[in-house]
Amino acid sequence: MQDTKQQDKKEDILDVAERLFAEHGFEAVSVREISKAADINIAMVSYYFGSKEKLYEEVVHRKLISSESIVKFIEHHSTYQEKLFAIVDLFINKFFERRHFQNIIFREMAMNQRTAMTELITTRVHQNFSVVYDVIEKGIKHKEFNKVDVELTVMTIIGVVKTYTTSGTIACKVLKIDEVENVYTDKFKARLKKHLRELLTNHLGIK
Amino acid sequence: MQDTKQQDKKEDILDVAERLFAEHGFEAVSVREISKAADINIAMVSYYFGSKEKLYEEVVHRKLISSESIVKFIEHHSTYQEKLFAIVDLFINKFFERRHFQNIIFREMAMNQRTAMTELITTRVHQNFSVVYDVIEKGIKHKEFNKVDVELTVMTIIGVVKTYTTSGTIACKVLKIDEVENVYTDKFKARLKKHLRELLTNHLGIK
DNA sequence: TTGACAATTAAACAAACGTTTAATTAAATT
DNA sequence: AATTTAATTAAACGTTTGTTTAATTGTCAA
Repeated sequence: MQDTKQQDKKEDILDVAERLFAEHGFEAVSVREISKAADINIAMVSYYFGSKEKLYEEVVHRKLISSESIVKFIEHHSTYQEKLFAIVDLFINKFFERRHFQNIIFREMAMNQRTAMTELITTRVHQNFSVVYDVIEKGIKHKEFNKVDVELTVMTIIGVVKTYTTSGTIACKVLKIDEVENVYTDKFKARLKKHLRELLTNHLGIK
Repeated sequence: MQDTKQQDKKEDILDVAERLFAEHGFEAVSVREISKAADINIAMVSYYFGSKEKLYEEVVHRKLISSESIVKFIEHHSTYQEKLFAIVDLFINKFFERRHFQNIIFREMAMNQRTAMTELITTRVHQNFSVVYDVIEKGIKHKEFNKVDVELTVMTIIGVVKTYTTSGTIACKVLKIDEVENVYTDKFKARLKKHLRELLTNHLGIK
């Protein structure tokens, strides 16, 4: 019982820290802010995680692990078109659901510094890229898709979803939505999925 | 003479600050770092700009102003397809040339806070969006383009270019390039342009 | 050459930072 | 119930932060 309670408290801190780091960046958020938002004493951050840096690492690691289910997710589908659409849907769902986290990931990748963490992140993101890459490439080989620039097509898919989810305020203005949080409702999720399906259908020449 | 020399020095500081802010974020960069990189005394930042905050504002403002040439740039072209392709080329050129700056802009938009500056930035970016939006919408009305989700198509264009230019390290891995700076050579600029032209040609049903 | 003003400097400033300490409370174990 | 261990706290730690000060150097007109 006490074990789960402590676990919950750690998770609370991680959730709060993730949101704050995503919204303002690592350096912009102070340990005092985190402890205040999580309603804990400031010393508890060091007590639980060792340091602010290690807290950040744990924020990144805990959700980076679970990104390997993509391959399993698509192996049930027979055609490459189905596989591709399944991945697109999965990506959109994940990005909508974990947009705070994705914000951290892409901000980290936008930095021009080679740390152990950026190395890990780029490797992991590249793995996700590769899954999509393989599907499109094989689809082309099996004459299911037209010949395209595969690398940039993958980047297009990620780019749209990423831009949509991480730039909420601009998405708001463009889509004429009044409230920022409404950008992430099912209605717009469906719209984004529809758009990407049509885009890929046209681009890859799917009948 | 002394006037231009001082102007040059101010520009130097702005250039250095822009690069550092883009690479690490506003809060992560100290005034001491900037002054060291620009080879000036630390007090000169306050002397020239008043404060770190105001320096940041000037970094943003000086390049945000010149984003209104898009409309003029495309009015010479007759067809909407030509207009659209011209914009795409312009966007790619601008993003490649000022990728540090664009990094700042999109990082600012990823934040969940309504300041005077984010307001200004989103307004300006939205204006750029609107230009592209109008071209596509009118192209559809004149039966030059197929019917598409215009807002998300615009977001797609920006999204690809943005993802490519602001995530240099991942672009590197995906495109199998060894050196990060090679991502921004003319060769890959041409490749990106070609990809976007084909993508839009297919999506908008251009013959 | 002198005087006035701008540019530049090193040093000091208070405030905020991440982290640690030592004391206290709560929980678990014996 | 007594004792050991874990959780939590307020206060203090030494650094680093952005900014200011007061002194010095450089520049140009009179």
